[in-house]
Amino acid sequence: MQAITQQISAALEPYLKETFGVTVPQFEFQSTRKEFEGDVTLVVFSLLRYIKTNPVSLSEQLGTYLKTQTDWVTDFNVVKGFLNLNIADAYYVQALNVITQTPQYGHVSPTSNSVYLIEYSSPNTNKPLHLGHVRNNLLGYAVAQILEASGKRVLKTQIINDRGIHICKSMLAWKRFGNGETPVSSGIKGDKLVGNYYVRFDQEYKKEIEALVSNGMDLEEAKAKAPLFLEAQQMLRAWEAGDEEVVALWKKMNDWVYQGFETTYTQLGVSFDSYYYESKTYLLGKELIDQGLEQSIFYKKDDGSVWVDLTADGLDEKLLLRSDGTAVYMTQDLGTALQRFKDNPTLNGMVYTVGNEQDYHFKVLFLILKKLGFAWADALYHLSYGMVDLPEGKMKSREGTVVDADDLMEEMTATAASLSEALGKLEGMSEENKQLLYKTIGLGALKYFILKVDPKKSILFDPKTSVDFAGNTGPFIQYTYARIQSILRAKETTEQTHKLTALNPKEKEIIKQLLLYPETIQQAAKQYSPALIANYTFELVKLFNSFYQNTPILGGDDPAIEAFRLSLCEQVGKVIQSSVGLLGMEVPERM
RNA sequence: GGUCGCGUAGCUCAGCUGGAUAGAGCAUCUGCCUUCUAAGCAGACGGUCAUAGGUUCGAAUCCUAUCGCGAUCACCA
Repeated sequence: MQAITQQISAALEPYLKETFGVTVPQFEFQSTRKEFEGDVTLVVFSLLRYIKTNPVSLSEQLGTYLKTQTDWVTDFNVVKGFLNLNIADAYYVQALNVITQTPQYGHVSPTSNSVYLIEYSSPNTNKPLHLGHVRNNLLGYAVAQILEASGKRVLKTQIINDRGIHICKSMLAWKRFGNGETPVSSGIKGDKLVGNYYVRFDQEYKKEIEALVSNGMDLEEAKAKAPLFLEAQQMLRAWEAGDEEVVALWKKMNDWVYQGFETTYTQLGVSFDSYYYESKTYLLGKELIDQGLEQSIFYKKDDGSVWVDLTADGLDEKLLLRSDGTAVYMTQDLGTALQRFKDNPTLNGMVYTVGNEQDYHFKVLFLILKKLGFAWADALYHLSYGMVDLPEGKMKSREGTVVDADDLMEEMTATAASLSEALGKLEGMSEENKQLLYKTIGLGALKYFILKVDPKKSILFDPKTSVDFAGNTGPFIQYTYARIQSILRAKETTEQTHKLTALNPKEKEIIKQLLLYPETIQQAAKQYSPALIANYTFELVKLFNSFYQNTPILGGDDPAIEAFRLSLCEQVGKVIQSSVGLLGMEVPERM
């Protein structure tokens, strides 16, 4: 069954050709605004480019043609250059029949072998995950789901910043002050434990600086000459040189962190198909630097540091290798990109889910890869998203305002629990299932809260007012789903095909919204925007709730109508489950 | 200062490649639980779409300038 707009286009094309001798490449449609009568509106203004005539009379003419020549246009009215068309109710009944019989409605199965790689999360191994990572993870995971639903093959991956001076800092602090403390001995989650030592380093380092400054040393000099800092640098060099003891400690502490992260990822409901580590790709990056030097794309300064000059492209000069030969951020990112294309020969595109503070970095990265002559450089995309800010501004670890990911999820679950208990609708549910439900609701609220806003915009998160559970929220959607399931438990749908010829306005609105689902997925994929899915779902749920509250579904006089409404409920439930699933949310049978 | 992004209701946000009288949620105020779950429904109130120009049948949307906010311009990642 074709979309109604396609059917109208198909009917108008030959008519315009015959009558005016023109071929119109594209008709412009919109759904009729609710203050006017009609279902679909053809914007006739846009045809004036091809047909020089009066828009009103042209609209009349087209409307008359459609009404007399087709079964499904039952009436029309013209307002200025807008042709409002009434579509037969039977069309929508038939549309619902088709949806009912379509498995995985809205989803497209992949048609080629091309693969999209989506990178997200990309944590440092010296700190636990926080609210910023939560947005990153939810976005990356949702975009992966959406691309997959739109017909692409998708692999989820991450890059782990497992090397560098910052790691050495926590290692050093642990060695110095840790007394052999481990996650097991302390009962502290691995990433938290290592994070504690990173903080400890900072505290001790500061003490040293203060001591030096009070002895008359200049602040900048003190920063560079504090013994702890020198020792951390020494440790980095030892690491790059492969010092056994340093490497062993590095492995041990990183493993603690990975286990901690894994717990958080599981709670969040995100997953990965592969992992990349900077410690394994930075050498390949160095090779690329050599290659670029040979080709004179890069140049070496007297001190031995390697640079690329991008001023001709409106950017700056960029450092690619330090004077002591060690790698920087860009070095390893170059290597990582190449490694991924080596590992996945059919890779068709790569998406980097990274905050907008790194817009410049990715511009430079993509440009360098292009200069190095990699054809795939054009297939790279930086999915740039806004920061999550607190009312007082940025999260700052020093001021203790960082919102920890684990704590946040726990709080959301606790809020869901207390709200649920206050409402008292869970009689007879086992304690275990209640806990699962609270988690579903709490995380649903959090995920929807974050994903409903356009990725490129920054999000304001107020820990005091926190996340709502009413209105345009995850729980609102979940609640609607639970209501639908409750009806379906009372009476199962039996009929697959319905032959009604008259619908009430709400039923029609709902079917129209259901019909938009496939193109919404395509749009969301094209724009890498889970927010479009969230908005779509909210719209659907609002329409359904209005219908639910104003129309009896069960127990009417006419069994054909009851059967139809049950089908409608079932399909709305399925689309809710599917769309919200693209956002990584689950949906409860009752709540 | 250069570059990039953002400015829509008291607050948080929608508004697709330009289309009709700019929409939701929250908050405030009215109604609605003897009928399928009130985390809901029905309604009211609330706007100089930052400002000024321009493009055209038509601009919140495109262009230019200005103002405001943010990010970035490290031998950090």
